Amino acid sequence: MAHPARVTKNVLRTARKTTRRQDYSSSTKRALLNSATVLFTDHGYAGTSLDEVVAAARVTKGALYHHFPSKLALFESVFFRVQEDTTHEIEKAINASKDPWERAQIGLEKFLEVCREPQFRRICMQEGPVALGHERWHEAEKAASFGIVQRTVDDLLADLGGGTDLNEAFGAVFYGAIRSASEYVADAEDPDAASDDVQASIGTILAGLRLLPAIDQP
Amino acid sequence: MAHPARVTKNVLRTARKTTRRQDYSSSTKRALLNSATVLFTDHGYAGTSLDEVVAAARVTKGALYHHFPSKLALFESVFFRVQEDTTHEIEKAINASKDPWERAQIGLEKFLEVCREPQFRRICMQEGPVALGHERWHEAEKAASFGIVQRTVDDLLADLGGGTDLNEAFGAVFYGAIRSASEYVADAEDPDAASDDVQASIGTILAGLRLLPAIDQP
DNA sequence: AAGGTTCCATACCCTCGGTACGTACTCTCA
DNA sequence: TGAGAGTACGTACCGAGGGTATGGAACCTT
Repeated sequence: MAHPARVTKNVLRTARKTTRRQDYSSSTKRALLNSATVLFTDHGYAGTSLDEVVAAARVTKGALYHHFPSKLALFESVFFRVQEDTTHEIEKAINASKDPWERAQIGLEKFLEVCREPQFRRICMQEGPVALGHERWHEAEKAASFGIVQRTVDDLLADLGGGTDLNEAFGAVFYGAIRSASEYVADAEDPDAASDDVQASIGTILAGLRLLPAIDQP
Repeated sequence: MAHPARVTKNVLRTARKTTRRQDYSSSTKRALLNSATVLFTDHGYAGTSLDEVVAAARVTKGALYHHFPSKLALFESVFFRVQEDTTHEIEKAINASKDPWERAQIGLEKFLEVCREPQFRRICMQEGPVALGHERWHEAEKAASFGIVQRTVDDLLADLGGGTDLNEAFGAVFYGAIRSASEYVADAEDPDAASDDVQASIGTILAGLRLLPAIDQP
């Protein structure tokens, strides 16, 4: 058996901050994360074996368990990486506007868009809750997409002059609505049309809220 | 090792339709379903081993694999049993009224209530999608709670004079909203207060919709 | 250059889903 | 009524896969 070919690395380097050894190390770690991301996306958490992951990364289990203490820890790293990327993408799009209603619309559109990429959908939305457990998942989401939704909803309610009593409930409701809507769009035969329909539906709901005299008055 | 004690059975019987052998058989099958329900609820699908299930039911794997072809099939049986019970419960509560808006309110309240029972929540809402796969789970939900929500939403939209173009999108949105709201209620420190908040939120949304001149007009 | 540390490969263990097969019990039907 | 067939299990085992123990080679430090 020949030694497995190492991941090659560009030799050109100037003003190094890390050693070659560390470069190789982080390179194999990246390779593991990448292959794990692909396999978790395609076959889910329980459906992918670590043997497949290390084979795809062209290393062995020794390497994997050197970088990650467990399969769950590997999944967590993948999860947080995907989540962070997606969250930043949405946040960036939202910040293009200052009007809360426009921000909500932009955010919704962007959310529906990123959910059509299977990575975020499968790893963060579907496998995440079960693999990490609902507790940990919800905690992680509070700092990510759920946090964005909650802040957006807070702004909308503030603009309507409503109090803060129902903010959390409204946040949960709208987060679930958007999540489910994303699944609906991603599963649709014509996702573009489905996306338009969903935006129209939620737009209608928001339009109805704007017609109300005030929220939170008993 | 002594022979494991059999599940005792009431001897009093009149006008039998089944043999004693069949009675014992269905009894062990019930025992397996019951212990599986408890264990799946507590530890999830992947977290429970079949050894635990058969030990709790005081039988062996031979018995289990006589009644169920696989672990997944066992889970499916548990899933559909819990789902059916819950669906009937909600449906029954809804049929107490004829007014679509009142039906929606009753259904929501009942849905929030059953989701506070861990069985339905864990098995049907959390583990179901991952264990059965999103495809099969969604298909099963269409004939169950999702179907109820969709029909309720259809009635609401019809009452508002809206067309049917957005009905599916609205259905997905409201189903997700209710699902997420249920999690919010079940996880809350004060579930009763959280339930009230959620009902107020969704009630507000519905009130807003009723103020709109008409849905579905471009 | 000697020792320590990092990085990783190899070989192994254990749990667990699933299978093969044996067996005791029950139900016909002669 | 007893012999054969079928049912309802129990028992023993297999293989896949997550995790561990160990060794060694490359690298860094001093």
